Amino acid sequence: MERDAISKLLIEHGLQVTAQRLDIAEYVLSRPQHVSAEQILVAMRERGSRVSKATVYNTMNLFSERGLVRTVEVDPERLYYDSTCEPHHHFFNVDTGELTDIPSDQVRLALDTELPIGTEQDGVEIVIRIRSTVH
Amino acid sequence: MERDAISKLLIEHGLQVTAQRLDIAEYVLSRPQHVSAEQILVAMRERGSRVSKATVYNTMNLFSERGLVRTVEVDPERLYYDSTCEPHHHFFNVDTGELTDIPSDQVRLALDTELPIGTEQDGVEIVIRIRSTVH
DNA sequence: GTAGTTGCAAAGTGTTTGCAGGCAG
DNA sequence: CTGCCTGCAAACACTTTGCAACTAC
Repeated sequence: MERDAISKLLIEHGLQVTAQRLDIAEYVLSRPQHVSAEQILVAMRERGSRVSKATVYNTMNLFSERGLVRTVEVDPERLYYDSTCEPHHHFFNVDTGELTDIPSDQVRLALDTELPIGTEQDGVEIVIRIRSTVH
Repeated sequence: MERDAISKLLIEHGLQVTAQRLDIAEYVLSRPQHVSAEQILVAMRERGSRVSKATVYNTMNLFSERGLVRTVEVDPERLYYDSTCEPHHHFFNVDTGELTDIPSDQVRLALDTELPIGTEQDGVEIVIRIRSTVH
């Protein structure tokens, strides 16, 4: 995705365009992936963008509030940001910490029970824990 | 559950019996529930057991390693310990942080894809996010 | 010019660890 | 008596926040 397209995307989501946001968005949204704040920070340094840790967190919080990314909570150590916003699910490799997408059309889920009284559904998250087979 | 039964349970799981472990187990395993370390600590104080925070964490880590409880990761703020070990799923109320069990026989899940190569399944966790309907 | 953004360091949480003293077997 | 357990405080890792300088518009 080119920088112009990203600028447009940011504006469409009600965000002001800044160098840091462009850099972070360009990296995070470049492909379907799951990244932690630390990974973003390292990537920014590698490409020579000077971005602080606080800005990474603030920016990613904004991005997820505005629906540019999702957050995934599987690893108690850290929060992952998922560049795919469409509903989908995950394989989580407990050995490597690696997350893999499962498109939602490859999953069929039937629930034989009602939601708790006074609540409405907000989303479904299926995590299939896997581990690497030993050789 | 009586203290004797709990002692037996601890021993069966290869754990030494101590006053703290009995107290914590008695509280946590008393009914199906989802508790945080902080909640356990508060409960211990209320019942007059003197248990330190470190012991709560160490004990719950042991309990989950030995299969007496499970851990649930939905809330990025804290880890929940689930006294139900049988496979099951959860409603998670994003407004209140409340977790509710969904027995696994009330859920049917079909997956139209293979596990990633070189991996084997380790467990499935379905979290249905709900929020309280506004009145 | 004004409001919103950034960087830094400090503060905040939840959790883990090191170590001296204490308890179980 | 020996090894495991406990409590305390310090250490840790991730994330948030306060504030002054800066940038977008």
